[in-house]
Amino acid sequence: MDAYELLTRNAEEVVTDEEVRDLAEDAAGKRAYVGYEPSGVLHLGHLLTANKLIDLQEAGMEVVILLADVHAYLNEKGSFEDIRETAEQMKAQFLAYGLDEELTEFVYGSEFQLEDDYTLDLHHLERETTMNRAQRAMAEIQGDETAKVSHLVYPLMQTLDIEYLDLDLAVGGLDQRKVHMLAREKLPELDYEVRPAIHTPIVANLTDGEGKMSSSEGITISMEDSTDELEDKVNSAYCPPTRDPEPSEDGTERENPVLELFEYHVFPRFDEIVVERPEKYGGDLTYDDYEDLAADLESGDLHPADAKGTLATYLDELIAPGREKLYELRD
RNA sequence: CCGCCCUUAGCUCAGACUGGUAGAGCAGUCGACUGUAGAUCGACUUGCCCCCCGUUCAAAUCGGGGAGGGCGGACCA
Repeated sequence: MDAYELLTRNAEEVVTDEEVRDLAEDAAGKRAYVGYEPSGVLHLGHLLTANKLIDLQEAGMEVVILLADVHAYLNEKGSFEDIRETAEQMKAQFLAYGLDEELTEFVYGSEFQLEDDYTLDLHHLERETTMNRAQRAMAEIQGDETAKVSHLVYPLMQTLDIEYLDLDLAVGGLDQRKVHMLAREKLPELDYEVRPAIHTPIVANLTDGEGKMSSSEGITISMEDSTDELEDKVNSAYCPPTRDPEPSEDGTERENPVLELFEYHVFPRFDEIVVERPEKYGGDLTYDDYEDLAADLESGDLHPADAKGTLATYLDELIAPGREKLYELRD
């Protein structure tokens, strides 16, 4: 797989394709980042962007993971002590998941976001940005109630992070796109360079295939799930035998979350997927390509129940090292 | 600083005028049916009614005080 393909596979959006092609020309040593508000337990949403980071490392890029403690503080996620503790757990889980330690730099936001230059640039950016614009950038992340001033500062800091971390590429879930667009628009106004962005998809809600899987509601698969819990969760997932489910009664678009998990989490990390199946249902199946599996589900050659059992097995394997690390840290 | 509105189940809210310790929808849980889930049936669960004080035999409900949230006005030095 060439660098461009590694950079863009499974990406929902690439901004812009030309810039990313240029980057892929000479990817080795270039720096990409994702920022996370520290959380004690990684869930599949984190791992989806982590998969992309692994792709980038495979292409020779350096990866910066921003442990966004100041952002977490702005978002009222606890004291700096608590935030740091969960951040350290998060870091350990990422490494256990398979990020290359040599090519991964973990940076706390507070290491540079409280410096004079940064602060002054932040104020500059505040002058250049309307409240309306900042609020819209934050809407996806914030979700809930009335905006506070902290919520407006939040995306502005993300914008500056891209400059101050000396990056060549920003990575994030599609929920970050408005922030990244704001950054692309505003960085030049401060005489800084524009960087391309790559956005990963957001996996649909496991229960009903609608909207997106969220850690705040519905079922979330995370690093702390036991094998049994994981099997139960996958088994309860919405999974019609098609890759393109009908919209729900109220007209909401639906996806097949089981297929999405195969596509975005399983196939990128395994060369070969074996569906273990009793003789009575036709015996084992082997796939090395997502499309083949999806086609078999569609045609009925692969029953959803067998797909789910297989999915649970592989997800468990992906999560196991991080889970062990997490349990170890908690003792 | 002033005024108005809101706070009841996980969520959206009804109940308050006419006191008798609570309801609906959605969500959730469990069965049945499907070799998964969903859909569909069937059953079930859930509450410091924001807090404190008072009136009363009895307060989610009435009175007073307070907290949190929302909206508006004024000031324009």
